[in-house]
Amino acid sequence: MNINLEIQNNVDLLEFSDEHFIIFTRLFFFIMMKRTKVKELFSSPQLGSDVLVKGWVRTKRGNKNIVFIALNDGSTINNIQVVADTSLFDENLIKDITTGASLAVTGKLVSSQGQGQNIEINASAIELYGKCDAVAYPLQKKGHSMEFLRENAHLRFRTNTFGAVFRIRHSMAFAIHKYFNDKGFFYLHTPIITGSDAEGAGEMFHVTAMDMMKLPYNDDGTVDFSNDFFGKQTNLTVSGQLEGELGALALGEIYTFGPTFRAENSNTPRHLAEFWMIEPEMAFYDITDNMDLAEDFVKYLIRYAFENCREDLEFLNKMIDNGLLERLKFVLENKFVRITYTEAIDILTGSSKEWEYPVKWGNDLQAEHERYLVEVYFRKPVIITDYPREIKAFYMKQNDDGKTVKAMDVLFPGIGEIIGGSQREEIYDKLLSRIRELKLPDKDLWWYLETRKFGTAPHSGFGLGFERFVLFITGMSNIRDVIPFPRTPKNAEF
RNA sequence: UCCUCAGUAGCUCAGUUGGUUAGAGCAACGGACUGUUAAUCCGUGGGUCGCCGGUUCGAGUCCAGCCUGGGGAGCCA
Repeated sequence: MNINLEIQNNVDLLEFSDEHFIIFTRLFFFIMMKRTKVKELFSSPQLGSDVLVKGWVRTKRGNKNIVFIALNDGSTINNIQVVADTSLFDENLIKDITTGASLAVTGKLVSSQGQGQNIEINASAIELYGKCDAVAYPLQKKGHSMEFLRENAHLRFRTNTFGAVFRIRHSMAFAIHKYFNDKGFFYLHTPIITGSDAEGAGEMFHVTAMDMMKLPYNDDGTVDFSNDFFGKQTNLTVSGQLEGELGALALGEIYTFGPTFRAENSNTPRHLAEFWMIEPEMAFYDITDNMDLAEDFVKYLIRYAFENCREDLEFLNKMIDNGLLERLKFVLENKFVRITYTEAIDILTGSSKEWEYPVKWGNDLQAEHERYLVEVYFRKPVIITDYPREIKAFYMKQNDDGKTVKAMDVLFPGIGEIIGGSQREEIYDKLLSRIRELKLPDKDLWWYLETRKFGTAPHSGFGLGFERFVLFITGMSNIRDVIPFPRTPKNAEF
């Protein structure tokens, strides 16, 4: 208030013209005002007050006398409409306000005269931060294909769809930490560079500091890693599970949430070479506790999205996938079906459907089988347990029947396997014999085996592919569109 | 990696049994319009037909190879 009076006095003293006063006032606003985020404008609008907003132009419409600018600052999917009386602004400034340009706008927040929005800003000052050449700028004020936007991944954040997707992605990451923290789990950082190649979860990327043009070789023709950075062959992790188990068998309940790398030549809308995975691991949990946790966890995340990402979800439901909200609600409200692998085989052999891959006890379930169970037979998420030991990993707890293991796969409509987990084999002799049976290098797994030697305990865990979950929660159909910069075979752009 | 479809203007696509100067909508640009909602109306410019060979008098169109992308499958999260 004092400042205002002083300024008024100065103006009187210097006999500023009206024009000077207007310029001065504009400068004053830019210097003194605090920026308001668009999200806040909509959530608690102070009608009649002067506000300062900053953002990027989505569209500009209008005529000689008045222009309407839809401004978005990323805080929400909603744009704030800026109304500018052209007589108040330089003609070149108005001309430079094009789709993609970055602006700071001050003006009065008022209720809108037009249809389509409740509030708008009557601009009194506009500062252009960054022009955007309309000819060169790839994004237009029209729909673009996902393929085109993927090639422009550096700019696609500026679209409604990708804004919504990445806001939701953030919320889900945050909710995951919140869920586990509230339950007393500890976030454990398992290594990204690993010296163990026994994880058996797929092809690995090698990590080396050696000069690839001058590799040292052993007499037998293999590469000599003894002088490499770690003194041995190292890779990027394909899973944090084994290390996670070590943490769980002391801290009780832990989870990992980190990047995971698979050098598989997988070219599908569900695979990435670099993705993020959540792997909880719990001491004293049996397979049933494990299933209960997985179901509760997923439902918590859906509920969190409904409560915190409503507008983005509604946008995606309208523009990307009309069945999204209904499907999320359906998964939230229905108990997941729990059947054993053997029961699943009985259902599949009992159906009259013709299978491309034969259904036979002992064979792994194919995509067509899983889809039938989830999308046709039960029409809800299905958890399948007790798979034949031959088709599952060495660390899974062996059942007394000698044929099956306490594995669990959670199958979702449209996505397929979203969670894979198991109760872990905690009996030293059984684990070791299985490792030897599969001819895995038990020498490299000495640390894993020691947890079974010293105070072993029943425990369980599972892995959730973060991007697969984001796929499910956003209704997007290609996994490359739910991670900012996808890494896939033949693509590491940006 | 396998099967399959596609690649033509900035974007989305059309382009006939191989034929003369390759089209449309949108976008952009110029103009009109006193409150627009992917504004509207009139006009203008814009092309290495993915790349490299081959067949042919003649190839966007046919053939071979390669590259890139979509969908499906496998592997998996």
